[in-house]
Amino acid sequence: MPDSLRQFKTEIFQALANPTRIAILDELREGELTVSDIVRRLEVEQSNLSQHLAVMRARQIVLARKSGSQVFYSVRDPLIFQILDLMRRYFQNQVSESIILLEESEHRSKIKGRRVASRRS
Amino acid sequence: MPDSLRQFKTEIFQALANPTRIAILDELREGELTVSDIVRRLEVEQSNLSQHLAVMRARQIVLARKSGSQVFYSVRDPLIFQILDLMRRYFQNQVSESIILLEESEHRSKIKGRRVASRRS
DNA sequence: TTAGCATATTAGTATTCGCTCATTTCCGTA
DNA sequence: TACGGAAATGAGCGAATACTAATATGCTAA
Repeated sequence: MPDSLRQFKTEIFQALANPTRIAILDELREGELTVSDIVRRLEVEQSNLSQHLAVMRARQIVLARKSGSQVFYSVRDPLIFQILDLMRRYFQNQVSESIILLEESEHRSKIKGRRVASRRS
Repeated sequence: MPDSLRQFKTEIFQALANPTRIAILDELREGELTVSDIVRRLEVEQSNLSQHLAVMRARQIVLARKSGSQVFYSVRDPLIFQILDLMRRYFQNQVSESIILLEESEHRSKIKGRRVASRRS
């Protein structure tokens, strides 16, 4: 595994490691939007949004198309959405595993409870 | 898309956004390893490695199993590797797209070169 | 019980990040 | 040309990160 690949992965993960940026990408799932569209939808400060977009532009995650005084943004490669979706699956796995662990420990404490009860009688 | 999911994604991406941590996960693809195994393979400072492992332990990306005076680490959910692999595909996409763009621009500059040449003649 | 590995934790520091506020640049139009 | 809206950029600041060096904890074996 070459070092350049790890460096690349690091930079993309880093660009994705922010809730606002993830929200931006989610908004762009259906297609391109202008900056002010996104401002309206996310209720975030314009300059803040612009900085987040700059981060993703720098990593080429997002493309900017200028039209008049507006700029339309879109994601360059929909594979990004697959990554986000995989992360959702990962989340679901963790949640269901946690539930299983929880149920198991509840089960054990019920058994323990019965043991204590019978000991008392 | 609930906020908690975005928060979760952010935290995992953040944990993955470091070349040493990606290297650690790559080492763990074949199965569990002790801390000193990883130190040897990655040639990284032991305390530094321990901190990286702590980061991934905190996010439950990695599990620690204690055996005597050693600690074996393993990845909790192999879905992590799928995410890493998707990122590799993403990298390859970008690279090949860049090559295409490069070839196109070379093509154009050859045409331009011919135009200039013909203009000069 | 002590010596010596294996691992974790802490302190200190330089760097990066994310935000707000202010300003700038660029474009369309009166 | 001047004005107003859209977007980008820059300064400043507190919080988080990554690293090194030093120290602590915990286990094993003499």
